[in-house]
Parts: sequence; C-alpha cells; structure tokens
Amino acid sequence: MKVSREQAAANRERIVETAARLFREKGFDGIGVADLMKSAGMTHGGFYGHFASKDSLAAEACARAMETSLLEWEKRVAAASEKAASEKPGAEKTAAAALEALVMSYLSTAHRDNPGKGCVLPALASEAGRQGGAVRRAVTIGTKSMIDRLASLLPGRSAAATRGKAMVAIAGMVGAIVLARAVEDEELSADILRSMARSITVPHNKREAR
Amino acid sequence: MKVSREQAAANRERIVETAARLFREKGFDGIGVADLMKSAGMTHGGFYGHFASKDSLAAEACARAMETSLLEWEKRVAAASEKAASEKPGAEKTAAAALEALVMSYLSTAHRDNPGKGCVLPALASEAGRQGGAVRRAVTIGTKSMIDRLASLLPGRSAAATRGKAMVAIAGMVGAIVLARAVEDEELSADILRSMARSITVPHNKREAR
DNA sequence: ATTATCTATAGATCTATAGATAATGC
DNA sequence: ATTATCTATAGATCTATAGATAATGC
Repeated sequence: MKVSREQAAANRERIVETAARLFREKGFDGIGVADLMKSAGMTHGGFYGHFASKDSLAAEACARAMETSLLEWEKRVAAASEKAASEKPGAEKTAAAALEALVMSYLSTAHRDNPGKGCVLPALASEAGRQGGAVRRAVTIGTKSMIDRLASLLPGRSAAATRGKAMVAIAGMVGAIVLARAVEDEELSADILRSMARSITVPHNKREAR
Repeated sequence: MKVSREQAAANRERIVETAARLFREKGFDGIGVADLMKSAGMTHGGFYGHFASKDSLAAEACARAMETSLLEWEKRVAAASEKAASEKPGAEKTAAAALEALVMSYLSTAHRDNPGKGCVLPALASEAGRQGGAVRRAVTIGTKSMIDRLASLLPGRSAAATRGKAMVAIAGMVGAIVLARAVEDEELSADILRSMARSITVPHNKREAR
C-alpha cells in the first residue's frame, strides 16, 4: 500500500481535519486513535507514521480548527460588510452589521447543535485547561485572534475599553454555547442564546425600545 | 475491614465528596474508579457496593457539587446583604451589594485556580453535554437555580427582562472562567475576569465614569 | 452472652480497550 | 499503509473475611 508523497500529505491532512471534527464532537478522551483513523479511512497502525502521539495530533487539530473558524469569521464579516455598505453608508453602520452577523451565527441553534463544525472554545476549552502545553498554546493564540477581530468591529472610547468589550463578548458567547449545549431543556437553551445575542448586538440606550 | 453502618454511610459520603472534587479538577475521564477510591481512602473493589457504576457516581457527584455551590452563594449573599443593609438602606442597594459580592467571588483568580472547589459549569459543562442523562439533568437543575438566584438580585423592568439579564450574567461568568483557565497568559486571563466582572456589576450609565 | 447471619471492604481477577510498536507488504 | 501484537489501564465482577448486626438462649 505504498503511496505517493502527495497522497501521504493528503492522508495526513485528512487525519487532522477528521480529528478537528471528532475532538470537538466527542472531546479529547472521547475518541481513540483507532476510531479516528477509521473515520479518516485508514487503519490504526498508520497513525504513528504521521504523528508522534495522540497529544501531538490534538494540538495540531486544535490549531487547525481555530484557524478555520477565524477564516469563516472573515468570510462572514466580508459578506455582511459588503451588503451593509451598499445599503447604508458609514463605517460605523458597516461594522455594526458585520458584528451582528458574526454574533447571530455564533449564537445560532445550528452552531449549538453542530459542535464538530463549530468553535473550539465551547467544545473543548474546559478540557484544554487540563491538556498539554501545545494544545493550550493553540487555544491561547486562537482566543487572542478572536478578541482582536471582535474588537475591530466594536465601538468604544478607547482601545482598552473596546478590547474589554470584546473579551466580554467572546466569554459571553462561549459560555452561552456551553450552557445551551449542557442544559436538557430546549426552551431554556434557546432563551440563553437569544438573551446573549441581544445583549451583545443591541446598544444599551436602545435596549428597552425593542 | 471494620465497618459499622454509620461508618459505611460516611464512607459513601466521602466517595461522593471526593468525586465531586476530582471530577471538577480532572474531568469525568480524567480520573478512574481505582484512583478515586484511593483518594477517598479505600480500595478499588469496595466501590461497587456503594454505586452501580462510575456514571451513576458522576451524576450524584455533579448534583452534590451544584447544591454545595448554591449553598455557598446563599452564605455570600446573606453576608453581603447584612453588611450593606447596616451601611446604607434600600432594598435595591442591598441587592446590588449582594450581586457584586457573588460576581466578584465567582470571577476571582481564586475560583479560576481551584476548579475542584468551584462551580461545576465551567469545570465540566462541555463534557456534561456528552454525558448520560442523569448528569445532564443535574446540570440543568443547577443551572436553573443559579439563573433564578441571580435574577432575584438583578434590577429589571419585567420578570422576563430580569431573567434574560441573569442568563447573560451566568453565561458570561461561566465563559469567563472557562477562558481564563484555558488561556496560557496570566495577563489576558486576569483581564478577561476583570472585564466580565465590570460588565455585570457596573451599571451602563455609570460605565465610563469609572 | 453466645451463636448465627449479614454486609462492607480488600484483594485478586476478568474483559475490553487504549495508545503505541513491530513486522510485513508493495 | 496494513496487519498483528504488546503493554498498560480502565471499569467491572468475584471470593473471602473481618467485624457489625440480629437472633437465640440463659
């Protein structure tokens, strides 16, 4: 079963992508190397030709998943910005529209119900804290990027204030998805997502008007 | 091998308490029955005289941990209320003081650094979503109680609005602790906690004044 | 107080599964 | 990259027994 160099690279890639999905779905301890490889269409033994250990794959899969999420954010921001800019002018309005698009998609039931395709933080963050250094570093980098990206869309009097708002928003979104997934009560779950979305996107001076 | 009936009940109790701590520290899959029993001062074999399975213990430990946390909330609220009532009158001020005490303690570095003694939600929620029904039910009940308790301390024009605020607060606090624990950057970690505490306790019309 | 029974625990063991390695094949 | 295998560990079960509890007898 000799494979070309490209084929081997593609296989490795497939392992990483599969792991990124399955770890988010089942947790680091919820899926084994054998099942992982099976899902990627290979057999158990081949794994160690690509990775030093399961831990090492975990770190890479984490980093990958965070990068992918951020790329999706960019796409969403670009789409919403373009749409908003053509409708009503003003950089402020455009940023607000992009922020709203991002938040609504993050706090959707679709995201809640598909952890394998969603953000790493609500799926794995509590386990990541107990994981090895490489995983934690990936999470740290990804979290910072997300804070920065959100901050760029938020209004604020100072850079520090804006960054603070961004941290509050990210933590709120992560916590809302975590709780919405944990709770065994559809109504409550949806309510948590809705309340959080409202608190981030609706300016406070307009809050009661809605 | 000495066992009175009371001793046996005390042993069971110790297993539950030990599990409540170790599951929060290491995750459901991070600690085995043998090590658990060792930590509780017994040997592996005795476990199944007390519990049907590890799962069954997990559910009980979860429920216990949430109940304990809520009792601690009550103590903190009582202490802060008493202090506030003696200083400046008004039910509103008292509630605000109690809320602040609760939030500051939840979002402290002490809580962040001691998951074994802290809230179940940031410690286990992402895993709980994948756990059996009994664990999820315990988490659901606990989460609702926390929302209700927070709502009772928050101002709001309507019951629904207040409840929404409480959900936002809980999700924000859970997310902040989760991120603060996951991130490998002390400054960022502390900043997340601080920003979240500020966003919950400081009224928006006074936000910039600080 | 003595005897019989019950039961919580220790210690050994079983079975399944996990991560990892070695041998094999193309 | 496959297949077979190794080693460690996990949850769970089994057996024996110390010591508690209950029944019996004086």
